[in-house]
Amino acid sequence: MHDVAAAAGVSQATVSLVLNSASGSRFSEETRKKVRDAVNRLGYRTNAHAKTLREGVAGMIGFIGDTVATTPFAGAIIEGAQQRAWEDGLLLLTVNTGGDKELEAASLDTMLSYKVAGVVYAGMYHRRLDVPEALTGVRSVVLNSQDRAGRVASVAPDEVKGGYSAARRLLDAGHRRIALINIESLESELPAAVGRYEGYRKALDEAGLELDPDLVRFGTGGEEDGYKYAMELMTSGNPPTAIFCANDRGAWGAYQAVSDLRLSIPGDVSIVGFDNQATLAPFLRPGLTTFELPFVAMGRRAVELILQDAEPDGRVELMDCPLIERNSVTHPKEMP
Amino acid sequence: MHDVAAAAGVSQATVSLVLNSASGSRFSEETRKKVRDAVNRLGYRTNAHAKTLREGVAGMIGFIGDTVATTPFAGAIIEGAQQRAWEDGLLLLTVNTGGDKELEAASLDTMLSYKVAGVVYAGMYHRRLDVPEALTGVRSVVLNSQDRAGRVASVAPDEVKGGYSAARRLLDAGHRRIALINIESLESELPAAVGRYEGYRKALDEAGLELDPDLVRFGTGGEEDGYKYAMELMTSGNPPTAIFCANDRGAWGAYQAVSDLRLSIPGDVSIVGFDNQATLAPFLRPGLTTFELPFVAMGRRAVELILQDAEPDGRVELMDCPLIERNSVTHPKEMP
DNA sequence: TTGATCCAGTTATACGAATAACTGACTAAA
DNA sequence: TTTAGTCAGTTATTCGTATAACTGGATCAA
Repeated sequence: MHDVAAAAGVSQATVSLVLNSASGSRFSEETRKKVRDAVNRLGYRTNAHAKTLREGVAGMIGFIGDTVATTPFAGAIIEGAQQRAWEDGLLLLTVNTGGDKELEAASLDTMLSYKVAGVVYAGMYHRRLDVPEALTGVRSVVLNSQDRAGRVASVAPDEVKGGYSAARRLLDAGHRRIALINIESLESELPAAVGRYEGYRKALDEAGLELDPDLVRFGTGGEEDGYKYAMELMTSGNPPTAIFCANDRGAWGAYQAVSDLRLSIPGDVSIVGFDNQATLAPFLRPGLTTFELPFVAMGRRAVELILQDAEPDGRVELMDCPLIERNSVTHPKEMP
Repeated sequence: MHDVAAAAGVSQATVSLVLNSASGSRFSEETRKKVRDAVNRLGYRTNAHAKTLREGVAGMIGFIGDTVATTPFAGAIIEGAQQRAWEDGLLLLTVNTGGDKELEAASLDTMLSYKVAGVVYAGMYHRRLDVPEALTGVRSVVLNSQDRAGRVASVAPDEVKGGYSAARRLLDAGHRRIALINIESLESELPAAVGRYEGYRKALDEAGLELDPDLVRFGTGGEEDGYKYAMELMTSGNPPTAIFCANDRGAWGAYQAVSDLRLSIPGDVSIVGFDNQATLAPFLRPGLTTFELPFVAMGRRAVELILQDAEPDGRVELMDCPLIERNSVTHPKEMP
């Protein structure tokens, strides 16, 4: 900047003031042109560190994830966060800890030494987690999870509404016997499992249907369980006309079971998934109707909470999982 | 740091020298203890910007990708880069441009204003690309792609060797009629397609086998083509005993075709894939024997080239794709 | 004519750390 | 006793930017 000032024949302060044009038309057009020309001629680029040193806060946001980057379907969460940050000219300083608490603490420390404007603390799957202590005093947001202590603002998918909408989609198509192949036993308190189940029950209840325990199964979330339970359900005396699989991998297993039974989807049984797994759901035959986890939107929202003026409180913000309509749902056979 | 110095009753310079302990045992143990105590008491954390301002280079590496973060199987590339960077205490400043050249230029500019130690320029798939001009003068490495101009060092998968190893794996199992379902027509100059094909031919040639053009098909890389070509191949008068699918998605299609034909894998036909797509290959029945793109290793290596003392030259460094053995390969039926 | 106000800049300083160069006290060799 | 050398720190300066406070001249209202 000194060089620019020298080249333009003005003082360093003038260059700074012209470039940041804060003081409106304080300088003559002539002077401003001289400065701009010198800047271009020298290819001057401001030193962000000097600026930060002066201003106290960097144009960067820290992003800490356990394994977000390697979780196939969650990379989008970084994408969303970065997009939103860039809209305000900020960059993302990212770290994947892989769950290593020591690395987490150390890298967080380094981030703070870089005076990041805030920290996004992302979980690879929706759960209740404990936020590292070092985050107190720093503006931060928990992403795709919830702060167990309820102190830090959190952004997570609305699992209940997702489960509700899934069941609702099938009810609206005319189904009355709707099975659920859930992700995991409810004892785990996995919000995805608990929430989607709750939404499913709510939708059935609203439709005046009794919950049939025979139609609800709990697996591990793997496709083997999807296969096993779909097989059981479809070979039982009173099979369902539709299955809501609480994750796409389970749905894949269900597809295989239905195929092995020489039945067709959606002719013999409608299937709704959850997750909209990009490498799976669109490629199944028929394409799987499912719900998308709003990774991009959540990433955006988390950064937005950091950028906003007001200090965010410990609220949990739940975001809608949009329905991705494909071809695995139709009316049940009995329906006219 | 001034506060620490005041609390410890020494000068700021002393604090700095003690903390960086560069000058060995220059200070008495007593003084050093005073300083350490004050640091702990005040929770002092160094200001990275002041340090960078003084030293000229930040402890950060820029990572620019077109869509790496959203490409499901390539998130690992960031993971690898970040791991290696952290081993030297550096953080990654990441940006996904989504192919937007304007965003790319602007964010690169911001990165440079942060005095990054170097820039990793990653492509989402292996291709020849043009490096942005702004990178000249900055230490940089092209990752998962190659600099068309050959000026910037590049790290990419060894496609030829990969194709060779795949064909070799089948030859070693005793196969002599080995089909290839390639990713794309060769006109595209896609290194993955060209290279894997070349390796395939080389292996056949070494084994003294003539290349049968009927056994080589070129598709789009989608599973529909895998299905279509596998169906054609297996229903022809002289079907292959093994198929090398140059990508896992194609292999998936082939699986479906084989299943529809009431044939079994690997009993009736062995299949080898490529990519080791995490959400697919392990979950197929039987598990798909395939080759892994060394994303983590490549990410690590790219950062290593940036960190090493010597300025990297424009060489292309090709990295091995390891064989992931599962259950889709066995001896051909004719073999004893 | 005088004081107030505006104009178009400049000067001086702070941000926080690293380090070259210095200091004053003590020790050891000649 | 002088001189050189070590020890344990301190002083002063640098990095690049933003901005508060200032300056000297012109304009304007009373």
